[in-house]
Amino acid sequence: MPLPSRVTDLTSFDLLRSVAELGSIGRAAQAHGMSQPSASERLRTLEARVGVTLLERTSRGARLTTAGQLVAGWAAQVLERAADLDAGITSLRADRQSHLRIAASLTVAEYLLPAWLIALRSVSPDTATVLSAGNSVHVAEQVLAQKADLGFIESTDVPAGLASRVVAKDELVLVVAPGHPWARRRRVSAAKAAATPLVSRESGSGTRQAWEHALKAAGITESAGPLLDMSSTTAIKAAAIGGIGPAVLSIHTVAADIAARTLVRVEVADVDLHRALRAVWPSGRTPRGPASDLLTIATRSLTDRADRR
Amino acid sequence: MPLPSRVTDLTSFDLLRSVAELGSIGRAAQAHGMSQPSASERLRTLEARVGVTLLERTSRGARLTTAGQLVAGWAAQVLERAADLDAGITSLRADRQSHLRIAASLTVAEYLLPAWLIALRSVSPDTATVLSAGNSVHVAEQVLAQKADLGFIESTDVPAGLASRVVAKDELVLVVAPGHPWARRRRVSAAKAAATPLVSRESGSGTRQAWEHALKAAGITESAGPLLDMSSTTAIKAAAIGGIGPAVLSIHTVAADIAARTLVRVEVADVDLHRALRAVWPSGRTPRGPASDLLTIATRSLTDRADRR
DNA sequence: AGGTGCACATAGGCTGTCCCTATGCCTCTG
DNA sequence: CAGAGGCATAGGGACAGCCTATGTGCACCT
Repeated sequence: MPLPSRVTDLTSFDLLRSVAELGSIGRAAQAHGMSQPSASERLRTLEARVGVTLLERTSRGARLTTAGQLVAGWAAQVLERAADLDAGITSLRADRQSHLRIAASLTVAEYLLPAWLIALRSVSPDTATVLSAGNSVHVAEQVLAQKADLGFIESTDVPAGLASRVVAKDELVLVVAPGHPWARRRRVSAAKAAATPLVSRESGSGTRQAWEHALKAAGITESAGPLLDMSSTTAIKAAAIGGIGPAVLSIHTVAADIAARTLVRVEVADVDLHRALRAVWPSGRTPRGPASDLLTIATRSLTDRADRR
Repeated sequence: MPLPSRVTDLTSFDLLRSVAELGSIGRAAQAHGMSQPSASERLRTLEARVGVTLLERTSRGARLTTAGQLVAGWAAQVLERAADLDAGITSLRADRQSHLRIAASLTVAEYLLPAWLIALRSVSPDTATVLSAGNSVHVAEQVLAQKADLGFIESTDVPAGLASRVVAKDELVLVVAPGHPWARRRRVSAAKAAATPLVSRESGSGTRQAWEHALKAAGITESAGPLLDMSSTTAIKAAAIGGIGPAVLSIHTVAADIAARTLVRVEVADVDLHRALRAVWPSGRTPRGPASDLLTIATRSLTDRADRR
């Protein structure tokens, strides 16, 4: 289901934020490199789309109304995430030669790296980074071949030749749509979970390996093949929400859906689905320079209990 | 500082998400009500902006590349928040008569309500809601005058005539820019904090009242006037980050900035800055219908430890 | 009281983006 | 080998958004 067109253009909301900050439409326009009339009109059409007066215009500037404060606050959340997205995209471009090469598993790259990159930028603004994402085997290869300065993996055991440090905790959860039979029981046996085909990422992905590994540790040797192989976390979530079948995903991915009850978490009895996310580097070759900075930032996020939301 | 234009148009990212979900550009186009060539071109220009191939196009559909999965994942975060924003905006429009009238303080409306509204929509899709935001006095008035079916306040004491239930915890924090003298010490006495002019919301706001109330409880009777009155949380944050001066804000507001070290949290010795956020309704008139549903949803968010991010 | 400056609004004209229809090319399948 | 499904390309048209120039209202100062 597509996003309503009312919120697809972030420019106007960004402009509103600038007005809140600078106290006048003209100065906000200047900050965005546009003319004052353009900004004025944009804000006017934004108000029309929202259907409520957002600004109190006076001859000495502009202030937000109560509704304007709310919209600006909600928009700020979107804009923060958009800044993460932008930081991520920047790290994907491998055009210039960069000072810091990172290899990371998908879970780490998706949920933790953007914030780290933004923090890194405030420490050393001139560090250009390149990100190479793949499964844990890929990451290990890149780091060992010195094609990456620092790696991040989600596998339970550290590949030979690599030193590591835990930088975050993760937990896999089994989720189903609210209408699914398991949703009422909220608990299922390991054997039953293993025997049921799941919607999952393609084999070789860290999440899928961790799931199979955890089942094996619980004494389950045989498990059903996947119900459906999807190409991304997003697609898996959509399939699970649509009721195609149960899915196993990182808690990070589905926390919002569990809170909103679009997905229901089902406990898997006697299976430990916790796992550590680790930074890795070649043994005996301690990271230095930007890689060391990033490692510090990543480690810090584990100790800080100021969970970013 | 304006957001890079690379990420201001969410339509293309939403389209990418649909491709991941549906497995083909054509079907994604259909889901968005646009022609297949338009979608194809949008995705092509998106790839150009990102600078990396996102899709593997075959004659049997399209799949995301690894980079595409990452971008889709990051974009999903933005889109989730955009959905919150849209839900909030919808609740501000008072055009149609609605079944559920809510009055809420700014903190609650900004950080908790959108998610609740989305959850409510999945319970009873036809409930139209209207939100009226203001300080706790305003909320109490609205609820007592039966102009609102349910209210949410952030004040420590419940106004007379209202019954209440705690639905969330909040905590105020004192933050400064990293370059501020207090940033190194990370702790400051209550007297010193009170004697220093702060960047703050205008008087009458719940946050400012709570701060003054907490200082009084700690035995501080005299406090400095504000350094600067700003019109919105966003503006206060920007001023604090810019080094204008210390600010006191809800932990929700600044968690991301503390994690990214753009702001530094400073403990205030011997002052308790915790507070409860409460739902309120007229005594003896227990909420029913949609109001009861919303109350259930809001209460649930306190017990669930699946913190939405 | 009048003038001046500042900030936002309005008008008119232009550019560019985006979307649609029609069509072509490729590949897999029966 | 023919057909169907899926993506790419081409061309034309509509609309949104921006800029410059100018108008309007309010506050403050003399």
